[in-house]
Amino acid sequence: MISSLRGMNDILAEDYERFTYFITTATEIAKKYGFHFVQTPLLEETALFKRSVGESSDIVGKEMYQFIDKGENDVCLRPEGTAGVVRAFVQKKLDKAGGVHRFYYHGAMFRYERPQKGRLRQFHQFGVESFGVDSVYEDANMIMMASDILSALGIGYRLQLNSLGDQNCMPAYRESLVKFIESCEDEICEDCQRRKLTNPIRVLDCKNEKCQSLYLNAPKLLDNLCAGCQSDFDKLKTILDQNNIKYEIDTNLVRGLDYYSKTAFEFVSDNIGSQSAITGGGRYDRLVEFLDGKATPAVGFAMGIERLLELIVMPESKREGYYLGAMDDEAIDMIVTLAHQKRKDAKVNVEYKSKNLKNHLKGADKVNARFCCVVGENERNDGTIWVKDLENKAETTIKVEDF
RNA sequence: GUGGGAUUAGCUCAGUUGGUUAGAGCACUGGUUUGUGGUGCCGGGGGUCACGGGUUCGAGCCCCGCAUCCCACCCCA
Repeated sequence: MISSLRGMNDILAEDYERFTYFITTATEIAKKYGFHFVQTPLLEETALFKRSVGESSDIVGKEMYQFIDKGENDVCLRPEGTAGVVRAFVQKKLDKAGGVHRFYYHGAMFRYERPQKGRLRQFHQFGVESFGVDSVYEDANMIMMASDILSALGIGYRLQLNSLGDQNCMPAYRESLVKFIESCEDEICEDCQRRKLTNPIRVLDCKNEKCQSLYLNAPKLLDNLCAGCQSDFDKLKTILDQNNIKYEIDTNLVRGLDYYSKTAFEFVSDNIGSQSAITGGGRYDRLVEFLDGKATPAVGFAMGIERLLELIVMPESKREGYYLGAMDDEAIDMIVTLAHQKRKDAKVNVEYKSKNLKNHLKGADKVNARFCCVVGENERNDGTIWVKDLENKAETTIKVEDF
C-alpha cells in the first residue's frame, strides 16, 4: 500500500466540512472588513522567501521544500503566505498605484518539520494583508477581525501583544541587548549563544532556568521604544480596551519571521496541546521595500487552519432533503424517476432495494433526510406517494404529480 | 535535527509469566409475528496483531531494524 508522505494528510468527510465551514465563516468576515481575495502560486523563487522571511529564521534555514526545477530555477514550495502576496502586490504595481489594498487568502503551506499534533508538513493557513495604512487603527482592526473570526467559530483564545519597535528604536535596543548577553555569555546555554547571533530577542523566552535568572536584569523591549512606537502601542491598547478585546502584554513575544516591526500579536489556545499558537500577525512596514516595491506600510495575520479545526463548534446539522424507498420491486423504477425530477432543486437519497416501511424509516434517518417518501402496493395502485416529515412526524399521502 | 512513548477489526480499545481457532463496544450488514425511524430482539461479515528480520518446540507478547503517529525540545500557524 502506498501511503501519504509524512506530515501530509487527506482531508475528507467530517473534517472537510469543518474545513469549509471555517473558510466560509472567515471569508464572510474578511469581506465585511473590506478585504478581497488573492491567490498566489504554491511555488515561488527561493530568493523571495530568503529576502522576506529572512535567512536567519528556521523556516528558511532548514524547513523549506527547496529544489532546482527542470529549467534550473531555484524554487520552493511556499512556507508561508505573506511573501507571495507582497510579491504579487509589487508585481501588479499596486505600490505605485497608491491607496489602500486589502487582501485575504487561504491555501496550503509547506514546511519540512518533524510532525506533531497541530504541526504538519503540508498545512493550511487563512491570512489577510493590508497595504497602505500606517495608522495603528488598522493594527487594531486586524486584531478585531481575527477576534471576530475566532468568536464566530466558538473558539476561545488568549491574545498576546507586544511591540517590536521600528527602525528608530529596534536596532539600538538590539545592540544593548546583545551587549547585555555578552556580559554573561559564559553562563548561558548553547541555544542562547546561538540565538545571540541569529535572533537575540529570542533569548528572553529561553526555557532554561539559569538563563532566566540571568535575564532578569536584561533591558526590556517595551522600555526602549521610541516616542512614535510608544504612542502607537498605547493607542492600540486603548482601542482594544474600548472594543472589549482582552489582551496580555508579553514582552517576550517575538514573531519568528524577520519582516515584522511595531505591533506583534498572537492568539493562543490552551486546548490543543503544545502547538498552541492559532493566529499570528503584526505590522511589517519595511517588507514591500525589501521586495523592491515603493515603501508601503502593511499589517497582516495568518491563522493555522488545522490547529483550529478541532476547536470549531459546528452548528447543529439539520435534516435535509428526501429519502425515497420502494416497498416492492415493482415500485423501484418509479422512485428512481421521481428522484431524478426532485433533484432539480433538492437533495435526494434513493434506496434501490425494496424493503418494509420500518427499514425505510431507519434508512431515511441514517442519511439525515427531512422527508421519508415511500411507494408500496397501495400507492402504486392509487398513483400516490406516502411522505413522512421526520422532524415533526406529520404524514401525508399525495398524488405523484404533486410530489 | 535530539530524546521518549505508542502502533491489535472501519473507529475506540482489552489481550495474564510466550502456549489451542486473537476478543469487546461502537460502526457496517441481514433478518425480525408481513406499513412507522432516530431508542427492541436474533444473526453475519470483517484482523498478514504497522512493516522487515531474529530468538524459541511455539511470538500479538521477548530482541533488532524500519515507517507512521503522539509527547518533550527546537521552531511556528
